[in-house]
Order: sequence, then C-alpha cells, then structure tokens
Amino acid sequence: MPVPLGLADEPGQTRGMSRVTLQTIADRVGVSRMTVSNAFSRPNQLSAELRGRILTAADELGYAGPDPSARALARGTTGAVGVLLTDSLRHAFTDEVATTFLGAIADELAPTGLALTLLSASEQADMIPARDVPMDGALVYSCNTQSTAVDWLVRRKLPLVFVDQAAVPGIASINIDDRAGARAAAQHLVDLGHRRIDIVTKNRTGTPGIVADPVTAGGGHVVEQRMLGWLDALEAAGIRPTVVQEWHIEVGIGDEAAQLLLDSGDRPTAVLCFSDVIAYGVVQAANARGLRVPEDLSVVGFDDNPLARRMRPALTTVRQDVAAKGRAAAAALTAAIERSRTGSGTRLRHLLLPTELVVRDSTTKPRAPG
Amino acid sequence: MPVPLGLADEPGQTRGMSRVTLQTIADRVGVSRMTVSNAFSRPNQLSAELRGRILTAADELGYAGPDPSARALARGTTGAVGVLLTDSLRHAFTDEVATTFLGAIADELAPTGLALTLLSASEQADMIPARDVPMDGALVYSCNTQSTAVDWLVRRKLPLVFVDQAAVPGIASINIDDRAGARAAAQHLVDLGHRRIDIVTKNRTGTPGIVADPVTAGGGHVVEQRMLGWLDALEAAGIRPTVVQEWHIEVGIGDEAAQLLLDSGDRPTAVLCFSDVIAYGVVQAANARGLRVPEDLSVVGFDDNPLARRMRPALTTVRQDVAAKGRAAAAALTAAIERSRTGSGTRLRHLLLPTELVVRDSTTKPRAPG
DNA sequence: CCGAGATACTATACCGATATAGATCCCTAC
DNA sequence: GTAGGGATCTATATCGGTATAGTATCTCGG
Repeated sequence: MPVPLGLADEPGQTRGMSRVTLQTIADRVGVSRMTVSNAFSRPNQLSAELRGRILTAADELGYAGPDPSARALARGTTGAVGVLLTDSLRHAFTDEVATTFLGAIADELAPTGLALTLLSASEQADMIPARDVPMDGALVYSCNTQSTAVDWLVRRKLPLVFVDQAAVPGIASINIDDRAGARAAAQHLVDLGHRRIDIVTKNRTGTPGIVADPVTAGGGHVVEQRMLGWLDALEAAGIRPTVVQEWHIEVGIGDEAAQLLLDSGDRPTAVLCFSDVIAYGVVQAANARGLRVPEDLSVVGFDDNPLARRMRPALTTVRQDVAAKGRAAAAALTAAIERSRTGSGTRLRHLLLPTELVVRDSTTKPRAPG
Repeated sequence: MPVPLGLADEPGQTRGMSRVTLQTIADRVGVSRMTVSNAFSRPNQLSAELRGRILTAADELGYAGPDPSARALARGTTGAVGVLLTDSLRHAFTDEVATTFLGAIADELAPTGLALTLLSASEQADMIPARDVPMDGALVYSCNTQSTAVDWLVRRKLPLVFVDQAAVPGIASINIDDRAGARAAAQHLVDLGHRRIDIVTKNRTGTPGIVADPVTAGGGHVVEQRMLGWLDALEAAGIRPTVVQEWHIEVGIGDEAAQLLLDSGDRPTAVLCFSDVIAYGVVQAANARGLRVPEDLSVVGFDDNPLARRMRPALTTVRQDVAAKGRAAAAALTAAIERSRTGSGTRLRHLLLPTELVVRDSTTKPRAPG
C-alpha cells in the first residue's frame, strides 16, 4: 500500500521527534519490543490479531521496517554480495565481456534476492570499499591477487569466489582454460604455415612496449596463462615471437603496440592478441598502414567478444562462455555463503571451463609461406 | 602488507575461538576498547607509539578492521549507495543506454569512495532489497513511481534522486526534455511531408498491441512525456497516429508491433519509435517485408543509442546526453546525502536536460507526398 | 607557583535490532 | 485430575562498534 509521496517527511530530517524504532511501536501498542520485532520478522510467532495491531501502529508512526544496519549487525547478514573489480567501475559497464559476465551473475543471483554491490579496488578518500562495505560474500573478478583490496576481503573471512585468477587453497575459483585456448590459437597459425608470429598482450602494471622475457613479465594470472599457451605451440614449432604489451583495453585506443610490430623491418605475418579488443586495434592499425587482413596479416583475438563477430573481416578468436562463467561464479558464491552459514556442506570447488578456437575470416595462409 | 593467502582461516569458520573484536585487542594490549577504536578510526586521538602496539596486536590476532555492519549501525552510514532498477538487473548490463548511464555514475562516484549497489525492484524470496539493504542513499532509475520498491526507499527517508521519472516535491530529480525531443522528431516527419505517421511505444504493464487512447495509456513518465511530445506536433498537423505498444526492449526481439502497422492495409509512411532499440526492430521488420528504409518507410528512434549510428541506414533519432544525465544524477545524490547529514545546505534541484534531434539517413520525404 | 590548554586515555551510554530461554495460559489425552 | 504440549508473549543478553563527556598528566606563559 504505497503512501502518497507528498506526505513523506523530508529525507533525512528527523523533524523534532526522535526516530521511530521497534521500541516506539512497542510502547504505543503496549507490548514488548521483541514482539514487535517478531511481527516484522517472524509472523508466525504471534497472533494474527496482535500482529495486525502492531503493523497498523507501525504504519501510523511512519515506520519503514527494521533498520537494515541494525538487523545486519544482529543477524550477521546484509543481503548484499560484492563484486570486486580491478579497473575503474566504469569498466564494468563499458567492456562487453564484463557486462556479459556481470549480467549473467545478476540473473543467477536474482532468485536469491541478493543485491549486487560493485566494489572498486582503488582506495579513495580513506575509504576502502573492500574493507568497509557490509556484505555477505564477494566475487573477485580478474584482480591482481596481491591487491590490498583482495587482501582485505580475505582477512574479513568473507565467503569468496575468485574468477579469472590463480586458484588459492581454501577459496572457490572459476577459471577458463586460457592456456589450452591460447595454445590452440597459436597452433592454428602454425598449421596455416606462419613462421613470423608476434604477440600483443596486456599488462596494466608493466611498461608498454617490447617485452624481453614474456614468461616472467607478469600481468596477472590470465595474462600469464595465455602467454604460456601461445608459447607452448610456438616453441614446439621453433618460433620465437616478439611480444609487446599494452596498457589500455578500450576499443578505439591508438595502437603504439601494433606500431612496434607492423613498422619493424621484420614484420610478422600473423599476430596473436590477448583480447578481441586488442585485436580490433591491431586490425585498425594494419588497415591504416595499407595492410589487408588476413591477406597481409592474420590476426587472432581472444574471448569471442560480440565485437569479434561484428568486425570485418570477422575475427578468428578463442571463445570462452562468459555467461556460463558468470553463472558458475554466482552459484559458487551462494554455495560459499551457504557453507559458511551451516558450518560446512558442499565441498569447495575449483572450476575450469573449456575454451574453443573459433576460426573466422581474419586468418589465412601467409602470402609467402616460410 | 598483504598476508600470505594460504595462512588465512577458512572463510566463515570461527575455528573454535570466538571472533576477534575491539575488546579482544583491548584486553591483549591492556587499554580500553575505545582506545582501540580510535587507533583504527581516529589515529590522531592517541600516541603513535600506542597506536603502533595496538595495530601490531590486531594484526597478530588476525583482526580485519572494525566490523562494517557494526560501524554502520553506530555511525549511521554504510559507504554504499543504491541504484534501483525496474527491470531485471541484467538489463543494467545489457542495454547500451543503461550501461552508459551507470558507467557515468560509477565515474562520478569514484572519487567519493562510495560503492554502488544494484537493487532489483522485484521482490524475491521475502527479501526486498529496497527495504532491507543498508545504504546511504539511492538513485531511482526509470522506475514506476507507484512501485512498492520506490515506496520503501521513500519511507526509509533515504536521500534519493529520481531519474527519468515524474518529479516529486521534496525529492531531487533529473530528467531530460522528452516532450520537446519527441515533438521535434514528429515535427521533422511532418516537415518532410509525411501524413501517415504511426507510433511504436513501450509499455511493460499494458497489453501489447494497438492502444486505443495513447494519452491515458500510462507506461511511466518517460513514455507519457514522449507520447505528449509526438502528439503535440502530429495533432497540430491534423494527424491521428495509430499507436502500438510493446513489452520487450531488447535488441533482436521479433516485432509483433511492427507487424501490426506494416501489414495493415493503411500502412504508414513513417514511424516514430520510443527508443532506438525499438526502431531497430522496426527497420528489421520492414526489411523482412521488402520495404526499404527510408524510401518506403521513414523511421525515427529516441536516445541516440550507439546502436543508432551503427545501423544501416544510420538512424535519425533524438539525442539525450546519457552520460551527462548519469553525472548529474550522481552529483545530485551526493548532494542529497550531504544535505541530510548537515541538516540542510544546497537547495534541492529538479534538473531538465535538453534533447536534440539528430537527422541521419533513416528519414526522407514520403514516396507519394500526401 | 598557578591556572589555562593540550594531549592521551577511559567510562558510560547509546545505535536498533535479534536470539534464546523462559513464563503464561489453554487445550487435550489418559 | 493432571502431565504434556502447543501457542503467545516477555526478559535478558548479545551483535560490534562509535560519540561524548569526563579524568589525569604534561606543558607553558606570566
């Protein structure tokens, strides 16, 4: 029964009289505070008649229901779960892979009634969301495991699920088979006859440019796994790729990385990219130099971002089922929360979802087979 | 100083001994609980030496900092703000207009350190996020004002900002000039010489199909305003449009609505659409029937969704600056929160952002001018 | 040598609920 | 007639902090 909006008090104004609490209502009706609490939270603990009177009184007093913070303290549960994101929160809404992932989580969480709180890993204004925001559990999405934010969550002993990160004993994790996917991508190029194959990867922490030792360059678990996968296939074929890394991962960012490869004297005939978004940049850069994809340059992405299908030529890439990853993550989180409530129960899992090479039109045999 | 992850206790396990609280640390160090609290929350209230000892002890005991829920209760602030969304949360990540809006909010909120909690208006499992989740304030985005969820937020007297909704006295609101935009869109068609102009609108609550009385059909504030704007121009030109409404607002949904219009004997030469997404559907449907846009059918959208520019032909539409709307909303919210903290301060505002007709390639003169 | 003012810490009183163990009262079965 | 068992409601003890008003102790100018 919606109350006419105009009648509501000014937000935040207490208007002289003190706040209405359970006690206020208890006094009004002449029952104990506990009974009023039960009227709201455990209806079957009191008679329907009394409950009716209490609810009426509460309504008259403009009571909005038990205070969520107080309830959270007393019950030990808040009704919200967090998602920790490394990048700015904006990224959560900008990147198509991220939106697919989060959308799937939202869907999976919907029936539980849990709200989804987006947490930024960056610490602003002496407030650290991962440490200070009340929540019942959290998803850690593609964050650096060393990150202090992750550390705070761990210290809080919150039920956690790690996604796209190195698995840690005692914490559920969801990963995709990055290494196998990358290996398949590289093998695909090798099988096509390419010998000059280079790599454009991502590394928010390193310096952009050519990477001397790719294996130890870091950049996070996913970056490392994909690198290992590429090298698995390339080294087996006796190929030593030039590796360049970028910071940015946004569509439309100019490509200093691609420049390093395409303008070098020893130009590659194929490029493996950390993501479809990066591949997009590489294709743009190639076109800007008059190179045709795939005739002059084969390009492979990763993720099977919707972007990959929109590109011309359509991008050969490694598909991961991002939605399935999101659903699995949400399910793992609710399971973890349940486990922490009931002492224990289902065993904690480390899931590895498959990847699959999707060959489209951005790869072909090199013009002059090596 | 990150703690080695492996050493952390199992999440949620109390492992025999009871939880570490301020008191635990106070006892260990031999000071009062309040002093320990100060060590964490008001460092300048105690000597650096003692603070050091306290922090060390806390660290040894595996204390993760003051419990957020307890702190929220005592301080009356949680560090998170909510966004209430009518549709499933998924929509927040699926729809490009929504992601732009939320991304802008996230950006604007970043420096404040506030976390963003996504609230679904639907009530699941006896848990109503709008009523039960702790937060410092909330944005209400394009929700039905009658919605119980909105009502809960109002009763809680939370600082609120209404976006894309009828303004209510006492609550800040951000809107765009839907009516003027729609009027301009309709006038554009009239000026081109169209006389048979129909409308495809949206209405989640009504039944899909032809709408008898568009003005009273409801569907929410934005729907109503745009309808008024269209009719302003059409009625002035003596045109009575056929109006059909749809439920779905997702790209790629088959178009029963368009069908009603395009397959009728008296086919329109132009269609005004509630959104670009709907316009996309109409164009698809037209193409499927062998009609060319704009030669056989002019189509106008609304929003200037990025989709509008990607479409072929590029869509004529009404631009709104969604990012600006998001920033304004976030700013209004932080202002509202500040206002409720300090009693009062800046005056509460009702903002109306401009709209602008963007003529692209989906509209032209009717083939046989009436 | 004394009072004013910091500085460093403590005592007490909330914040607004929920959990758990009673206390009544009424009804039923033996 | 009474023990046992529900259905209702209450009393008490938390939940884990923070705000505010003290109480000492120290410092310093006059």
